[in-house]
Amino acid sequence: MSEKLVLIDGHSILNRTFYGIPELTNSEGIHTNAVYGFLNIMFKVLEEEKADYCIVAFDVNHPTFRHQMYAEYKGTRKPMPEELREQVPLMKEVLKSMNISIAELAGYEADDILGTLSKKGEISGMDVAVISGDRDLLQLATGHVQIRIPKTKKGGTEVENYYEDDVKALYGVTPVEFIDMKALMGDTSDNIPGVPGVGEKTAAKLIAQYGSIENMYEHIGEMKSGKIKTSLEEHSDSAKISKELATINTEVPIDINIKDAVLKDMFNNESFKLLKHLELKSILNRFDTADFSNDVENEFKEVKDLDEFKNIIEKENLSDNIGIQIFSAGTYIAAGITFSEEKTYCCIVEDKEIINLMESIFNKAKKISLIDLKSHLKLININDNSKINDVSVEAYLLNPLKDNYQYDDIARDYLMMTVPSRSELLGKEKIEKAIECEREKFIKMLGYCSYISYKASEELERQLEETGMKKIYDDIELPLVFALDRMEKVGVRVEKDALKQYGDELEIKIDELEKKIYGSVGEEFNINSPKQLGEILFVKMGLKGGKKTKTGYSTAANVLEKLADEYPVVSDILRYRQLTKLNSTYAQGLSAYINDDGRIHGTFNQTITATGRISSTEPNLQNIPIRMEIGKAIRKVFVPEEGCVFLDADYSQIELRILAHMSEDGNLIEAYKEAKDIHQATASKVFHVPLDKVTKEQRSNAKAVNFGIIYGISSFGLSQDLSIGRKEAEGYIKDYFATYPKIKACLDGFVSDAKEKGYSVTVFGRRRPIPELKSSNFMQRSFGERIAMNSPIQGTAADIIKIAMVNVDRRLREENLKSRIVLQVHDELLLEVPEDEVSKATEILECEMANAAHLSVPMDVSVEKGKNWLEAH
DNA sequence: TTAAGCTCC
DNA sequence: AATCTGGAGCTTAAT
Repeated sequence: MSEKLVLIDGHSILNRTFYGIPELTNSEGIHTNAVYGFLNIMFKVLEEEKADYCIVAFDVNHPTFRHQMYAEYKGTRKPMPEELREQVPLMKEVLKSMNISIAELAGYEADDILGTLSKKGEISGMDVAVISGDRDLLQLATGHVQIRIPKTKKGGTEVENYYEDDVKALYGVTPVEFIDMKALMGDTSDNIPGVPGVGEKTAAKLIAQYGSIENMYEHIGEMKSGKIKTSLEEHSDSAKISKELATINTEVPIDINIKDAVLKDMFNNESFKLLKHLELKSILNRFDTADFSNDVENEFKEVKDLDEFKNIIEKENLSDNIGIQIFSAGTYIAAGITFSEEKTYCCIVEDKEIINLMESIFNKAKKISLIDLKSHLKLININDNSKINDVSVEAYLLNPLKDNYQYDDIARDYLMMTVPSRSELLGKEKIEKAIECEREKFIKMLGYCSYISYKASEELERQLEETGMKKIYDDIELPLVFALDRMEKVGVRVEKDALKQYGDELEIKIDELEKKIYGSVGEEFNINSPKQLGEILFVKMGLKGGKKTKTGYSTAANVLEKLADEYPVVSDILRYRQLTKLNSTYAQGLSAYINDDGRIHGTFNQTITATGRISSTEPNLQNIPIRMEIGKAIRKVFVPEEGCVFLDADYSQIELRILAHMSEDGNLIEAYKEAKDIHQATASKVFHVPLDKVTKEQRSNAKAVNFGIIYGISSFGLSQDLSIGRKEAEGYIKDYFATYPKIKACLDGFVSDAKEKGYSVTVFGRRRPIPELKSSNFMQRSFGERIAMNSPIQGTAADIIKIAMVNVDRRLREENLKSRIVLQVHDELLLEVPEDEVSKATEILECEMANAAHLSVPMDVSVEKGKNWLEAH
């Protein structure tokens, strides 16, 4: 059997896949969709062809040389979008790492190189497959050269294949004649002028008849007169130039020996690392991961005996940085500890004594680096201290956009190291099972945790210094880990029986509504299915309110609300939705989280949000209903311990106050200093009416504008929000900025600063990268601009409440109070307070919250007391 | 796993 | 010429 050579048109395939595959980036924001698509096509073809050799050809510059004159002349060539441009060198890097040959030569197009190489290959007796998205290459087809054109369709790629005979069958001309045919037709995308009036049909007919352009012109006298003949005569120069442009040069002086392009060792350590960095997971599946991804030479020593572990530790010097990791699973406790580059020890025991040992290390060591301090605080009992590097939290500060801060992520991002991830080592196995069945791999994982923490902490600290965020870490984030841990441990009391009763009442109402809706509609269906509901409402019942989503009709509340007045069943459906939501998410959902102690111990996540806010999960205690009457009743089941009350403290319009501060807008600052109703004051200025003449509607409109400003709203968004015309909304915004000119300047400044730096910054120096600002896509870029306007404000608010939490928590403990923070809801703190501590705790809340930062406007704090959360808020 | 929907600040 | 409010988490249906 002949050897097989696969030639790939690099730019053409990248271009195809770039437009065929939705945006894809790694967590650093590097675009990877075209590279991803290219690799998938390449692997598919190499497998199908059982290829022996592979060469990828690139143009040295793009757009292409051969057509450059025309491109410049006509100026029709669109520039390559940045998102694609950056993938070209990346693609080459990936190919190089896989030992795949790249062919490029200044002054020649990829087409020409492909033509030259396919001819060479055929002459030396190979079968050749040329992969391109470009039909021009059909001229290269022969009996041994197959042109393959991949099409990205949903459900994978399909490939059109052309040998010489296939070209004849499709176009009725030979591949060589195909050049002439194309020259006559012209091709605007390739800037081949062609002959006006000649399309595919005419060109095919003419070339089938005459064989070539030259022969056709020799016999043009015999042609019967008509439009075509006239045009051919008038544009003979163009036809000849077109042929030159359309002809692929198969004599490029490129110095490549095809035999050197033999496929070998594609799946190696280097390519693994690169693809892992690009986070192309499905491509990584082609690698046998056990063999790669290991940059660490040293081994982690397992110490079987706890006493021996103790002995080793005692001999070590604790006056330097050490790495630590502790896991607890079932009856096992596993600890890893790193003292130096060479010394990492792991110990798995069922003896709680190891906890005491680890606690003593925390007390003695000069500096401790670990991953996820808060999870460690669940296992060991140590006092707040400032000598801990929680590398996850540090990495979060340095780039809050990532979704993981595990050891392998840290190793990759801060040490340029590739280590096997937890899932690569243990798959989905639970730790307990892994300890029993995959002990060696578990030890490895444990060792990496402590080793990587140890090794990365210096670089993380250095970068925190460099970016000016060291203070945020030391003064806010690190102390906050301890405060959040205490909140989670304290939990919040929820009355299980009352919650159950609430749920039962909901279910009765839901059943009634369900029957009523089925009655109105005339059939039973799943009301919770937007698809079925859309069909029923907009097809069966013929309600107006057209298509919205790709999948069908939108049945979102804002759509249905417009129809609710006209169709009673629609308002029943909205009500049904509301009640089922309350039942499933809150009544049923929360009840599952109530612990034996009668309390919910949720999780407060510190490394999730892009802006610096904390988030709440399992369950989410930051989205308990409050707006709707029926919903807010759920807050009655959140109650304090016997003998205690709730104190609920919240900031008033903190984000707007931050904007006043950051913009230094005199009008807004003055309004706040005089403790005015800010929405009323805004309405008065924007609508040019005296303060006491502001109507309710004007105030509420002004309120919507105030909120909109913070979110980077557009006139369209505001018009939707207020159900007014676009022009009108535009007028509001214009008037607003005229009233507060410095706010406009401030927001514009946020955007231009972020564009320049690539990130936005809060008052305290917290950063949030905004890669969207660089996008060539208008929508993406606009999104980036809105983020740039909002992030400094939202982020500063997050900084402030975090500072308040740390300080409130510290004072409660320092002053030996039993009061504790139980919840945080972004601008609100809920405290459980013994009756006799109410006045003291109130004072602490007011003081620490109001003084968490010193802005040019006061930070109003209101503290309320109640026997349940509803009453206290 | 994703889309659609809803809850909060 | 387009576009069209920032930040989260959970449940359900459907693939």
